[in-house]
Amino acid sequence: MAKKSSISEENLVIVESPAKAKTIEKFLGNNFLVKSSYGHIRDLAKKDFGIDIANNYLPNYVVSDDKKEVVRELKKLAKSVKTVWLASDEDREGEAIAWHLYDELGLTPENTKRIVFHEITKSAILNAVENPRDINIDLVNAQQARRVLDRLVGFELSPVLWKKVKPSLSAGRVQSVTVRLIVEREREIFAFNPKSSYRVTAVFNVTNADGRVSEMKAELSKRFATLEETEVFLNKCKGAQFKVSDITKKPLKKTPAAPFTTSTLQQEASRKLGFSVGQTMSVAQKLYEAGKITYMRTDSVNLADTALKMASEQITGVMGEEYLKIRKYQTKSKGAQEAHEAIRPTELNKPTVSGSQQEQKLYELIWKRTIASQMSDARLEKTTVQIKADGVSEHFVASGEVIQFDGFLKVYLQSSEHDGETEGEEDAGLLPPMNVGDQLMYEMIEARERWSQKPARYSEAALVKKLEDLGIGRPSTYAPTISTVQNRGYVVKEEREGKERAYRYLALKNDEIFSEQKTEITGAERNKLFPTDVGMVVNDFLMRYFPNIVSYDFTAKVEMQFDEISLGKIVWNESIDEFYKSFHQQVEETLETSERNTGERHLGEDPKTGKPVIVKIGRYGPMAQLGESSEDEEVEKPKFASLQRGQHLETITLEEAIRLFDLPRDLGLYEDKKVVVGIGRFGPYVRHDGKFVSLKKGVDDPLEIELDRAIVLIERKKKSR
DNA sequence: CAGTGAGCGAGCTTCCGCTTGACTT
Repeated sequence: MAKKSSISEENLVIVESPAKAKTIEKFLGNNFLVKSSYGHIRDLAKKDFGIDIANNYLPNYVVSDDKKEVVRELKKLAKSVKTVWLASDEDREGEAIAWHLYDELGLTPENTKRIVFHEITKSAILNAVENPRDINIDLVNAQQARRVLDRLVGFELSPVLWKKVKPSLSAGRVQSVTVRLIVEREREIFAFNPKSSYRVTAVFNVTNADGRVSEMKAELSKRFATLEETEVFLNKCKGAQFKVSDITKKPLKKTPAAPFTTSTLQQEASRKLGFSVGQTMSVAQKLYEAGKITYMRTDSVNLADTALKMASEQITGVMGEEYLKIRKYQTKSKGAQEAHEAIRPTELNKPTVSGSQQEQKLYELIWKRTIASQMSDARLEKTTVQIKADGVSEHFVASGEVIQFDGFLKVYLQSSEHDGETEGEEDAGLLPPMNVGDQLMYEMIEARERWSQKPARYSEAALVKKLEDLGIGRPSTYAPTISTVQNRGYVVKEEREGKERAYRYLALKNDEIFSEQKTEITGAERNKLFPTDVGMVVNDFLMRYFPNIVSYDFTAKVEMQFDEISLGKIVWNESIDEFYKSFHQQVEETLETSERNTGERHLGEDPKTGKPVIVKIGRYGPMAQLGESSEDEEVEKPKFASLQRGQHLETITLEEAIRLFDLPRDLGLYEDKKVVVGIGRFGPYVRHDGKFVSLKKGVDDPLEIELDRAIVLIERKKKSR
C-alpha cells in the first residue's frame, strides 16, 4: 500500500534498515512516515587519513557516495515534518548514526527526538515513542574513538607493508589477527608429532533370560603404548572368564542451546547445511527482507515476550504442556552490544516456509532452534557396565543411554563441537539386560593402532567462533572479514587430499591372535582455511615489529578504553593521543630499521652448477631463484621459476626447488613436431604444434609426465573440438 | 590465454562497521 502524500505527515522516523522501516510503519499511525538511513551515512574522508591529527584528531566526515541520494531525500523530508525521531540501534554505532543524521540533516534539539528499542514489536515501538531521550554524546565519542583508531592503524600499517613486503597489501586491527590465527594453527599442525597407541575394543555375547543372545560392544579402559604390551594383554585374554563386575546407572540431563546469534547461526548452517558464512548471511538476508525472520546481524540471545508467548502456544498446542519450559538466556560473548533480538522466525507457528531450497532449509533450522530453546530438558539414563576377567587387571567398559523423556530433542538435535562432524552423538544405544556376576563370552577382541589427532584447521565458521570468543569483529563484519583475508591473498579456502598411513591391527578370535598391517587415509580436508606464503610473511613481519597490534587482546584492551569513554570517564581524543604517539613512533622506526621481508630462504647449492638456490616472494608471488644477480656482465643471469601449487616457502626442499628449473622440458617428437611441457600463467601445460593443453591439478605432474601420456592429452583435446 | 623477477618513479593500493542493491556471465 502506497502512503498518501509524504508531505502531510507530522513525524519522520529514521531507522537503519528499510525492511525494519516497513514493519514499524504498520505499528505507528498515519501521522508517522518511516524511512531508512541504510546504515552509516558518513565516513572519514579518504585523503589525509580523514583526520586532522595536529588538531586533536578532528575527524573530517564526508557523506559516502552511495548515501548522497538518501541524505538528500531525508533532508527534504526532515524540513517538512514537525518532529524527526532518530531510531537507529541502541549501540555505539547506532548512536553515532543518530548523531551524524542530526548533524548532516541540520536538525535542532526542538524538532528532534532520539528513541530506541531492542525488538520490532508493536509494544516495544509504542513504548519507545513514549520515552524519547537525547543523543548520548559520550557513546558517540566512543564510536568516534573506535573509528579513528581503526583508520590510524589501518592507514599507517598498510603502507609499511607496501614498502617492506609487497604493494597493495593491508593490515588492520581485525584482519591481521584473523590471519595470525590461521598462520599459527598451520604451524602447530606442521610441528605436530602424532603419537600412536592401541585402542582395544571387544564384542561380548550376552545371553538374555529367554535364551536369546545379543552382542554388546565394550572398550578397554586403558590404551597401550606399544604393540608388545597389546600382545601381552591379548594373550592374557585367551580363555579368560569375563564377568560383569559392576553396573551403575546415572541420570543424565540435556539442555537446549540458546537461540541463534549471527555467529552460532553461521556455525550450525556450516555444520548441518554445509553453507559458507557468506552464503548463510545472504540467504538470511532474503528471509529477513521477506519478513520471515528477525534481523540476522545480532549478538543477542534474547527473545521478545511476544515470541515467548508464540513459542509457548506452539509447544503446548502441538506437543503438550510437559514439553514447555520458558527460558531466558544470557549472552556470554565479550563485547556484545545486544541492540537486537536473537535470530528467530517472526511467526513461530510456521515450521516451514516457501522460497528457495536454501531459504527453506535455513528457515527450518532457525525455527527448530528457537522452539527447542523454550522446551524442557531431555532426561536420559546412562548405564555403565564394567567387565573383568580373573587374572587380568585391565577392565572393559560398555555404556548405553536410554532416553526417558525426549524434551527438546524432539525437534532439535544439537551437532557436536567437532568441526565437520554431523549431528548425533556416539553410538550409545540401549544395553541388553544384565546382572552383576553374569558370565560373558567374548566374540572377538580387537586392537587397533590409533594416532593422536593434529589440531584442526579452521573452517570459516570455526574461525568466526574463535573471533567471537576473542571479542574481535562484529556480527556485521564476520563474513566480510573472511572475504578480505582471502581477497588479499593471505588465506585460501581449499580441499587437500589425505595421505595413506599404515597401522597395526590385532584381533583375538577363538583364542587365536591374528595380526595385520592395514592402511587408512588421513589428513584429508574440505573447505578449510590455509595461510598462503604472503600471509605467513606478512604475519611474521607484523609479529616482529607490531606485536602489540596483532596481540590477541589488543581489541579487548581498546574496548575497555571505549567503555570508559562511553561512560564519560575519559576524553576520547586524549585516549587516542596516548595510543597514537607511541604507535606512530613504532611505524617510523620500523620504516627506518626493518629489512625488506620477502620470506627469503637459502636452500643450499645446486650440485650441478654450484650456484645458490633461494626461494622468496617476488613481484608475482612465491618463486625460486638459481644463481645470484650481479653487476658483472660476465656472470650469467639468475634463473627464476614460480613455486607450484602446494609448494611453500617454509617447507620446500632443495631437491624440489632444483627440479622446478627442469621446466620447460622437451618430451620428444610427435608427428615430427616438438612436445614441450612447462608452467605458464594459467598453470602447467603441454605444447605441441603451437597448441596448448592444460594439465589438470592432481592428475598430471609437469615434472613427471612422459611423452606417451602427453600424446594422449593432445589427441583428446583434438577430438573434443 | 601460455611469463614474469634489476632499479627508478609516477600514481595507486589500505582500515572497521552500519546498511542494501547494482552490475553482469
